[in-house]
Amino acid sequence: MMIAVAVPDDEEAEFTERQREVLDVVLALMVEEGDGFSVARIARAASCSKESLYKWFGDRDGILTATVQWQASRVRAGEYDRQRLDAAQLRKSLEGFAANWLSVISSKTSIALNRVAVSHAGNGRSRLGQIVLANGRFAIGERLKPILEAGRAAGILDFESSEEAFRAFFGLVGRDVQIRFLLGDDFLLDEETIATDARRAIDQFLVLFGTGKDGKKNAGGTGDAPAAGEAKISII
Amino acid sequence: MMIAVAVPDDEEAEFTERQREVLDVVLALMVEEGDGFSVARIARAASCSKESLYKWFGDRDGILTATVQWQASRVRAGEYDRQRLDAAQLRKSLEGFAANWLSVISSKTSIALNRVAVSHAGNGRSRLGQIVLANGRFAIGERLKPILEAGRAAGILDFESSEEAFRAFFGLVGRDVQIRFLLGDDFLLDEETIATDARRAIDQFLVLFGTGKDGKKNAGGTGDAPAAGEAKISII
DNA sequence: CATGTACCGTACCGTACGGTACGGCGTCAA
DNA sequence: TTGACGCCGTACCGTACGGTACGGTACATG
Repeated sequence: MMIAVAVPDDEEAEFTERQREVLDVVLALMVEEGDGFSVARIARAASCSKESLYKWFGDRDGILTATVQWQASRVRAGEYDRQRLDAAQLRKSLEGFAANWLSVISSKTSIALNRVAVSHAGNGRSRLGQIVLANGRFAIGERLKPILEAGRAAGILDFESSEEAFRAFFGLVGRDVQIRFLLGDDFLLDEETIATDARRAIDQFLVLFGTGKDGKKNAGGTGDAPAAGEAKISII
Repeated sequence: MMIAVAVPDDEEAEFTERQREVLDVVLALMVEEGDGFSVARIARAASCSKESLYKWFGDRDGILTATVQWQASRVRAGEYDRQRLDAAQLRKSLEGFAANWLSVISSKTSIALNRVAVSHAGNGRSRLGQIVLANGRFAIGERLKPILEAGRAAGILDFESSEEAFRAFFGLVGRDVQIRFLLGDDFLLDEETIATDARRAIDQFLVLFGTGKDGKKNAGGTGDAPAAGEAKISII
């Protein structure tokens, strides 16, 4: 299957207002009950008829797929603004990116969507796995790489392949967080823990990929909390 | 739920020979078809009666739980032999550990079990998530930490918390591999890629946590392939 | 041989679910 | 006013599945 490059998965089915309302209800159901609800349950919760659901989305998998696409398309705003690069700014961007991503993957919404997508990836039904992959893992890769490359161009970072640098970033930031949440280990990961985890991850990342030519290398204690106004990366 | 410490999940239900045969068939079904097979399908595939299945395992969830436990108990052998510590030996152990774990999480069996466990963790049914967590993530943690601590005691490694050091190891080795496989991205990860990935991960790990007092720090090109005879870590 | 045990194969039951059909209601345009 | 349209609510249908029951067989034990 091997997802190639594409991020947006350009099939952008537009939904009507009513349909979006319904999809939000489905999303809430997925968060609360996983994948185990019936179409009748959706209709009841959303106060709509099963007939409408089938007319709009085809079948049950179509409902779930539309829900995931709707959620994925939701936060496609917030482009990263390419500011003038100095090491402190880069560090701040990376920390904001890391903290944001950590808060996303620990959110109930992301966990629920990933769970459904993973279970659907098992048996062949539906493309949910690919959709989540494209809008999660690969989307944030495509968003982070330009930042990394800008850092390299400015002489602050050093790496051969931005893909490999990104994967190291992914590992250092995410560690065991996502798999633990997916498997139901609901350990505490509050705002503060996320901030310190993000800082530690970026410290480590800069040790591995920083040139040390600009900015306090491996200092780590001074900066304030990761920028709150950073671009939302991905909701999945 | 926050799994505390325990690894073996000591409820070790012993299974008869016939039951183990059946559980292997269930495992094969899970690998091939995910979670979407009926109990009748198991009975047909295993040439046993549904009545026996229900007598042995209670209900369908009991069958799946027994399957996961059986697989988990399978490779609990292979203890790490505490050899005399020098840096080259430690590096070799870590590389072997990493390569072994990568080959496990990219195996069809592990992917299938984790998928089922993740989907069951969504709705509350069954303890599959916790079982997989205990025998996967936490089991390898408990196996690796003594090695890391031995390395620290020998002055080769430096870290405050072995838990944190292990989580960094986990991230550097696993990166995006597990989530990509779980979501159905069947990219190539052959023996050779695993070996080089393991070496790169350990190089990075040693940059972050090595003291550099012993052994070629950050050299990376010389060692041969990771020891093949290393202990099997975990099958999940 | 008689009895018990463990199991297989199959038939059976109740239910829950995916998907369809239909009647009714509000809205809007001619 | 009339008709078309979109939608809700509900009733309906077929099926597939979880779980149980039962008859039949092999085997072991006395």
